[in-house]
Amino acid sequence: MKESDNFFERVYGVARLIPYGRVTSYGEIAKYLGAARSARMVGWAMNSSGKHEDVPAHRVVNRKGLLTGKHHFDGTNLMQQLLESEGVVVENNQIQNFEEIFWNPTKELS
DNA sequence: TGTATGACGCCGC
DNA sequence: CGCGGCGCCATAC
Repeated sequence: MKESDNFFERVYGVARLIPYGRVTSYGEIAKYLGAARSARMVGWAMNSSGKHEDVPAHRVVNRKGLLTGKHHFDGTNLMQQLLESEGVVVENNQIQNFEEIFWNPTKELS
């Protein structure tokens, strides 16, 4: 529709590259896209991920490992359910062993 | 065209 | 060490 969609699509592309049972942060994705200061835009792109079913937005959290976007999903703990379903330990909306399951696109994709 | 918002991140206190 | 406020980029109204 527009070139602007390319920005969103780019975010979806990286999000889709997130391995199973792994998570990443908006900032890392933004940084990978070259827009480290646009970490918020990454989250916004995720907001539109509703039309992109192949985008595992539930694997994307903030740099603290908190499921900040969980409130944006179905309005319930769907996001946490999906993460736990993948083997990710989540407690109190916070991912346990976050650094352990953290997936760095810039490093992994180099 | 301008203002306000936003699923974040970093600096400061 | 913990909590708060400001800043940045892009989209939507």
